[in-house]
Amino acid sequence: MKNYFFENTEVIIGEEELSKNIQDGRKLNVKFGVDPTRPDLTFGHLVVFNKLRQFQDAGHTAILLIGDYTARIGDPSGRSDLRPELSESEVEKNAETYLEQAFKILDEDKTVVRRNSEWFSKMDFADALSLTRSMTVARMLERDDFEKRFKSNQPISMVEFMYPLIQGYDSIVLESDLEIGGSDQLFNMLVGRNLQKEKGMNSQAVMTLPLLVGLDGSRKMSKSYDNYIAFNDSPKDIFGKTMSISDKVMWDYYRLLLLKEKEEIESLKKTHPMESKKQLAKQLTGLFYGSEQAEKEYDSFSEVFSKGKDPEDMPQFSLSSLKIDLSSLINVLGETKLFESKGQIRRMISQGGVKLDGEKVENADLLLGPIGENGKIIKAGKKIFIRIVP
RNA sequence: GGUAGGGUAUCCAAGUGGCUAAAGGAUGCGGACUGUAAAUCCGCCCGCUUCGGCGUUCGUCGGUUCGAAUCCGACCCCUACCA
Repeated sequence: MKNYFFENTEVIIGEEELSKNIQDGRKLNVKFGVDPTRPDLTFGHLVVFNKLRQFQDAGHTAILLIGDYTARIGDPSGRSDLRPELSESEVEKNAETYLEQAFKILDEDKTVVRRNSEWFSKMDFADALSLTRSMTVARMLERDDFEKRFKSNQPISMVEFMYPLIQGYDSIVLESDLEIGGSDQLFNMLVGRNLQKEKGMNSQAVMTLPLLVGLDGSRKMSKSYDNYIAFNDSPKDIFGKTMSISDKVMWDYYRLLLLKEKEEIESLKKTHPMESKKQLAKQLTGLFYGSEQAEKEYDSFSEVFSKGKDPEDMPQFSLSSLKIDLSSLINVLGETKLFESKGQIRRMISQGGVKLDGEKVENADLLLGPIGENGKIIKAGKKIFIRIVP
């Protein structure tokens, strides 16, 4: 019998025992750890949350572990440098917004939230040292990114070596039966499995889920690559960003984010790719903002980008409230803070990327003269629309 | 602790006294073509600017020099080998 828990997964360690447990109707502790180092969850996380939700819906216990204690160490996975240390309050703030976002997908009533400061803040140095006993340097170097960094003479800090152990220790405390995570977490999760075994506990199964490809179409979706869609993005952004993904990765989004079956995807492939993508964008927007809002974004997108009309709502700036001496275009745009620098604005203008009420602007110092009731609409590049009112 | 190599812009990386705001990639941005896709082509890519310029940058601080990313000194950090 095909087990839908195993759909969309990459690697499953301890699969046999896991299926048996599931079939026997045992209630499992399913652990997923997040690192509140940054305030936003991305659609990369959504892949894992979806899986967690599946387990929840089947009656298992979802344990959402907030790595508040470890957030300040920084997970080295796939990174070549250390993260800056965060303050306690920053971490806690991130954790709060994390939960708020996570419950857009997870069933709050069926989720156990734990923080690893609960146990690590009570641990003393001797305990920590004894934890390190169970790991060897050679085994640690098996981990792919450590090995790469080691071989290419990149620094690896000791504290990074601790990370997998810490994460593994969480699994002991939580008595987790299954840990799920992105495929870059495989090593860390396996350490947890081994630590449990050493303690004489049932060792957790480990399930990795594919990493979602980001908006650039090549690297994994991540805040640090700035190629992400966040849970907290506006409906417009979720829709727009989804539309900017390449055709090739669209099907992964369907499969991993919307959990579409193969057959359905195959049939979608027969329709025009842009229409399929609009549907994808609509459903993803709907997931977070409801179908009505999604419908609105769909229509708005079609109007603005397919038919070239101006969007209905856009950021609005009042000329009189901006702190500028001279109402030249460059000053006004600079004051909106939507651009990196005035140099960038000048560049855009000189390259013909800025339009005022539909007319290409040639001169950055153009005065925006008296503005009527309806205001003036400025379009910069493909995506930025601004309304200027008196 | 010793010896050797290294630290350059968002990232990778060239540059060993003036022609250097600093080659070349990559990412990103704008334009053309499109479907805000991909591919391709063109342009831009430290900040400010009254477009004349001005200011800041090559690990940090100090020095030599008319002039320093480049030379000297001290310090900080990374890597390798030895201990």
